Amino acid sequence: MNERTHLCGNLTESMIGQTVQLKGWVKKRRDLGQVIFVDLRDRAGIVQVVFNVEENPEALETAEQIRNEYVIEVTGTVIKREAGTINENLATGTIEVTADHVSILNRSKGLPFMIEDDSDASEDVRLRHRYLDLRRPEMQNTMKLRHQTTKFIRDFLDEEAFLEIETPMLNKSTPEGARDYLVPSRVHPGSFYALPQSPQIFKQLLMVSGFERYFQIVRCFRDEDLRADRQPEFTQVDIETSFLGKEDLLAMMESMMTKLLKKVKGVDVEGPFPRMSYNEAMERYGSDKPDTRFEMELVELSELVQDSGFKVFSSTVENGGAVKGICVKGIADDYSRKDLDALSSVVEVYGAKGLAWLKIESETEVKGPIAKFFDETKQRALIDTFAAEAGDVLFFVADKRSVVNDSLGALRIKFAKDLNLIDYNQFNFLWVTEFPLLSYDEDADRYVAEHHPFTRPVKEDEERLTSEPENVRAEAYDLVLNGYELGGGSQRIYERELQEQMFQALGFSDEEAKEKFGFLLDAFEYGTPPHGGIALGLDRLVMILAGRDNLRDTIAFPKTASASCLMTNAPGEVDPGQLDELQLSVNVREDEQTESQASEE
RNA sequence: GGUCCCGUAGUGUAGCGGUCAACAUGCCUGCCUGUCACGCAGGAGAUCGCGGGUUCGAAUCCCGUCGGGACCGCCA
Repeated sequence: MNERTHLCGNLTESMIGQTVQLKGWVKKRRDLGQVIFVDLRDRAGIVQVVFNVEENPEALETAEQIRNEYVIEVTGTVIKREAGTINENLATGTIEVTADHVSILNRSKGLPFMIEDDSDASEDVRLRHRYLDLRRPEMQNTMKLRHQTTKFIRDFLDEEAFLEIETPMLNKSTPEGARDYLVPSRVHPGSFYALPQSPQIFKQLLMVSGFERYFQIVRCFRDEDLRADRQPEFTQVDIETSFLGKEDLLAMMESMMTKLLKKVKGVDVEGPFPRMSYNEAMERYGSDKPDTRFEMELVELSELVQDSGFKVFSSTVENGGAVKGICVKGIADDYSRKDLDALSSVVEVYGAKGLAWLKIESETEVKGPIAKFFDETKQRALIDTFAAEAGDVLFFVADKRSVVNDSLGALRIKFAKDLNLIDYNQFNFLWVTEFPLLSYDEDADRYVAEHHPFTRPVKEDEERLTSEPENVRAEAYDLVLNGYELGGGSQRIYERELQEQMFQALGFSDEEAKEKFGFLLDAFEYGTPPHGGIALGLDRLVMILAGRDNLRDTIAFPKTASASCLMTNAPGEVDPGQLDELQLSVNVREDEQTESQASEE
């Protein structure tokens, strides 16, 4: 018998008495001399294999050579464990397999870290040996969750009559948006392809082609600096539809997410998802992707404090800035004056000049360094405005409105984490709408698209496209989940004239627009249907579903914060012959040269 | 581009100016018939990321550099 008959993790009491053959990795060997226990692991789980001198001395002899992560093949009998030897921590803990025969299929060197869920190896060690890291059940489960998620999405969209259509990875670089990853062309020396930041234009052209419902689970590339939730290459669930209004599209996405949550997490999420305008999100939560799993909203105080005796506040309001605050419940006794002052570093990151605070003493009285600037009426007004109670602490930032919102939004999240206010079993979806279409870019000295240049302006704002571009709202929507931007989409421009106006608003000359997007403008002249879509970040979705706070854990082979791969050492220098073939020469700036590069010359 | 944190046996940490760099775990050897974080005894294993400086003396202090991480800018 040479075929594997069962998976370790699938063995149950109903198989007691059966002869089975297992193949897998040795998680752990416990050698007691005349009896050896081996925890055998395969993709389904772990079962204990027993080698006993009385049962089979030959197998015991082989088992003595076994070490961690050896790959072995065991033939044996499933038996019930005796009372007192049951392991409740193991799914198969009521049974075990007595080995009749064992062979070592392959050996393993000593490992850089233990293959177990509570591995204490640092992340760079794990990434260096990612193939081992991925052996850990935790990682296997995450990959499984990722598979289940993509499978569910494919099935759902298939049922809704979507077609998955692939689009090119080798594209033309277009202006706007993130920096492109470039690929040099050998056939066209000096010319470059760009890897897609998203299949945006292609999916719109597929609408022109009449597919009506397209999706793709597709890799996208952006050459920008990374974050815990940002990788240089990431996967989007890219969706585009024709003739489907915004409301129908959002409802369809809600249905997809609700059913997904039920399917992979067994969680019931109520629909329809709440909606919030971009402005409201910024004002109430200080973020365009608010985490609504906890309260602690920002409170507008500009009016209340403008005639207070506190110059910092009143002059900020006079100069067109804003004063807002948050109320943190019940921390007055746990935070010393020093602790509270130290929190200013949290807001300073966002450009705030300081963080003021007041402790609530009673229903009518506040205490703190700036309390003296507020008379009794003002103190009471402050307490009322926040609905504060004794023991709470109020925090204030006075600055430019965007700085106030950003910094208090960050402080809000810090407190939620520090004070454990977040219910991690909750999945709070939220649509953020009415984004500005354009924003002014000081560096470029022109308007840039907030979403992308193909986003439709809100109908009633269209006329303002030339007169007051910054006040045009976009027909765009972001799907937010637990404080992460899961994805975003919009209704698109499908008329040549409007698209041309948009390019003008972005400061493109007619020639530029034709040169860069002529094919799209041309396509719009051949009966382009009204269309719109959305793109969801699959990695982030899986990250949230898996309860992680870092995208790397949801990607089999991720990159580090500096966009390199610690396992393959990508990116790397290439053979001079390759460069020569591409007719390229490298010209690394002196100050950018690493020591190794310098010493090789 | 900027700010901050980290870098010491395979792994995770301690040591923060003065013998032979410590502890846990893993590894190796031996013993052990019911372990499951097995136990017991013994052993091997570290140019303290790299370079320079300060000092009688540096893992420790300073500067630089490389690598990892978090955040701001950037990026939807």
